[in-house]
Amino acid sequence: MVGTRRKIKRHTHLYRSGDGFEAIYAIRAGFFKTDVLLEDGRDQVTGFQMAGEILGLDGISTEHHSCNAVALEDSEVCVIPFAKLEKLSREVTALQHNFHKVMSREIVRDHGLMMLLGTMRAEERLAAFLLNMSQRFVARGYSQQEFHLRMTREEIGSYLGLKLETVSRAFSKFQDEGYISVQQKHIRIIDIPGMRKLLNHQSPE
Amino acid sequence: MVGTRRKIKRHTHLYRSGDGFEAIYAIRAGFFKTDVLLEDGRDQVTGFQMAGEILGLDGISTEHHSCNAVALEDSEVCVIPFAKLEKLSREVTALQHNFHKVMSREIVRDHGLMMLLGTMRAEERLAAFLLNMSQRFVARGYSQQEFHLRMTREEIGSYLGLKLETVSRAFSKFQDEGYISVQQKHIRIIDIPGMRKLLNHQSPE
DNA sequence: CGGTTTCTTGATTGGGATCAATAGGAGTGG
DNA sequence: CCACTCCTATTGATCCCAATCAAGAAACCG
Repeated sequence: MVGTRRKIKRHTHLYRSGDGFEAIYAIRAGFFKTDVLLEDGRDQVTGFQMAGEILGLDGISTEHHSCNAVALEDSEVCVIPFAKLEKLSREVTALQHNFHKVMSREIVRDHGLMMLLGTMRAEERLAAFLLNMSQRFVARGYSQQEFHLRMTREEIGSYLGLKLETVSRAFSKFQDEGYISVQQKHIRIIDIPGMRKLLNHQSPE
Repeated sequence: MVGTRRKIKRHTHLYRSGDGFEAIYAIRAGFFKTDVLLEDGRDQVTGFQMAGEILGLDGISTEHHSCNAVALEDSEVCVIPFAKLEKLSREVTALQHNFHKVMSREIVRDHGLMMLLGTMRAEERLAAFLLNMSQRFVARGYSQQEFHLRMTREEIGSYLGLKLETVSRAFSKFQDEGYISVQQKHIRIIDIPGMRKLLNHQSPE
């Protein structure tokens, strides 16, 4: 099920909003963000994707992509022509089922993010973000406590519905309180259980 | 492609978070909301669904539903066993393609909501919500300007990441400014182009 | 290096949350 | 049909968290 490979340099687009849709992409190596743009110039990062994850599912519905996918570091993807995927998944039940799960997982993930954006305060959002990154890194065989963020404070803020200053302050506060140690984009989570507690903290009502 | 029918009374669940997943549901008549619940009691409405729309896609990924679906009025759904859908869509290309589009549309919709939750202020959110409802009603042959909301202010607020008081105030303000007329859940949009402008209004930066 | 982007930190502001009180409907039972 | 209750909605007053404005510092990069 491997299509052709394609290398994407840092800060270049894999696809842009409006581009015709022909394929989805499996990330082989690297790191991406997806974002949507409003007419008035406001934009929002809708996700960060790393090796093993799928990009481009947004394009199926209208045959055109509805967001931009940008590499945050030099990356490589596997191009999976969608027509071919549909054909194969008619023949291979397991592939079909797996593809449906991938799409569904994306929907569930988005619901989680909506929850975050709709109900959490700034520090909870950052804690949830860091724990999520940690979890995804560990699933790829990297350290659970220590990792390098590929995105800027502004991109994190856009993703979490916060301004970059707020993100920066929350980082500093977590460091002061001994939850993490921050050095620019290098993060070390010192107290994972403590961070988890930040999330469940009973909010008013 | 019609499965069995099922009637759902107002304020009862079609499915609950954690329920095993076997089928998706096409709404034949009525109105639903879906919501997710956090351990600490906070919850968020993730969507409102009306006739012709699909419920249950969240369950595919883990074989368990990850949100609750509740009828906001007496409703009727068509139960589509998922195994049967997958089997049929292996045989009927058009069905397969259509199903993929439905899932993708859900992803794109969620991105739009993330945008709303992440970047818009209270009145923009409500304007976007009303225009979206209007658009969906008109697509079903109802009036574009006049409709009955099935959900409470609190449910609207939860969906939009606002408190019910804020929703109520925004309704009042829109009425004062002549954009809409509100009488409880009965809404009449007087100035649709004006409402649209509220969305594109240049925000700072 | 020099220039630019990114990050941090402080001071102030403002939008929506919270607290609170009242009013309006809808549903229920007498 | 009306009285009662409960749920829902409106409106006002105050508060607080994050946005905004502003100034440096640090890191990255050609």
